[in-house]
Amino acid sequence: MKYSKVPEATIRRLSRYSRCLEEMEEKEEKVVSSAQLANKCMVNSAQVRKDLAYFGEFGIRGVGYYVKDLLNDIKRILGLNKEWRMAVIGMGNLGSALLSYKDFLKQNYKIVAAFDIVPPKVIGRVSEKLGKPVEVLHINRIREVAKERRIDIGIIATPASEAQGVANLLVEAGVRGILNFAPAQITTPEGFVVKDVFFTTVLDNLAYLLSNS
Amino acid sequence: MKYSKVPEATIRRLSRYSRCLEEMEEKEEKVVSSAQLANKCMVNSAQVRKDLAYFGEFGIRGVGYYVKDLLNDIKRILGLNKEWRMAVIGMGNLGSALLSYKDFLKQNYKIVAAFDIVPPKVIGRVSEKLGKPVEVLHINRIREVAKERRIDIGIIATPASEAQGVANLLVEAGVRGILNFAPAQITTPEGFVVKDVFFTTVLDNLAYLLSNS
DNA sequence: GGATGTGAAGTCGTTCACAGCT
DNA sequence: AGCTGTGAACGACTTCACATCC
Repeated sequence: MKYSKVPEATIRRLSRYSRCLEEMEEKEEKVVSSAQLANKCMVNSAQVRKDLAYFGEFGIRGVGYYVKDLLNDIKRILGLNKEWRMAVIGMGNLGSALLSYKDFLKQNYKIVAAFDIVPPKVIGRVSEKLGKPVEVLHINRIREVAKERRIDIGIIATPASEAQGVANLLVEAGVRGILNFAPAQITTPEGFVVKDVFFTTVLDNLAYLLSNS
Repeated sequence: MKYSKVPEATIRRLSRYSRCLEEMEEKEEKVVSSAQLANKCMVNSAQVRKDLAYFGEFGIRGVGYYVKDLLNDIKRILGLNKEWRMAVIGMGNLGSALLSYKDFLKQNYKIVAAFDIVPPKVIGRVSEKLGKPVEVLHINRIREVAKERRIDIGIIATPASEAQGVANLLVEAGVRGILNFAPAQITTPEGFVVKDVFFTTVLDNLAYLLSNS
């Protein structure tokens, strides 16, 4: 186990390795070398080994890695051995779509609450394949409900103008993780973590690359 | 004007600067220093100047940058002085939400077509605030329609299993830019550009950071 | 005076190359 | 014999610090 700080890029790659390993596990492949995994994930094989070396030794020299074990180890490293309970705030098109986003279920991500500023009412959205509809609650109940339902992560899907306000409510409610879809810079106190998903930033990147090639 | 290759991070930051400058322009602020802009965007002021230096000289020593001019220059650099015509493929919850995603309109991004594998039918979705509904077409018409409507960018919002197939169709249709929301590794020939938007990778990142703090 | 633009220094991440196990 | 784990070399990006110019 190493104690230098881990590059963010390493964490992103671990996430990718985990997806590849899941595919391999489905195909009942038992063992994989860093070169094979690297090839599948389009990275350098030394990179795979270095990424893993931040967290320990997982391979067998001369052999490679056991697919199943490595997958488990990576999931444990990422913290995916626990269920992550999430709330979506903002029931526009995007927020509603996220409620029924199926890929969340495959990992241990679960949406357990939904909020908006419209007066509380039930919208017949379903957050689990055959599960119960998630009732949309008024935003001023975040604090109460966050405790009650043990929410770990708040997903902000409001207009940009409301994002910081919602973030403040989440902070106040003790929700330490925020996934922000609103195109706005959000700030939080020390100890809270915000990750942004900005479609238009990625599009801008595409536009730049297409314009210069 | 410099000719070294520009870091991708620089492009991402230019996108952020542009958003900040837009806010400043709305507030009728005329001039901004690299320190002020850096502060607002949470980066180092030398970083701002270095990022801009890749593309030329835009400031006035002792003064700063004219907000309006700098915004225009950055938009030109990013290729946002043209309209980008996009198609969404996959009309699940996410694809449908993207059709009416309002932040696309503020920039020069416009969705001009929508595809799915269901038999062609009109779904009453609206892609512009007061605009015409976008008719959902059968996926096998991509090639024909891509030419007709001069599509620059294809947005993949299908299940992971279909992503590569759709990408192949887009490549065949000559659509050089792909924004991929499906959690799957996509490959394309030289000359095409793929950018991924993986929610769960970002969530994994959050999970890691929350687990280790 | 004051902020830009930029060489140089510093920091961080990636890749190489090989010693060390199995 | 083969593949991992890792120190060292390399390369890339960021920050510093100051000469330059308005």
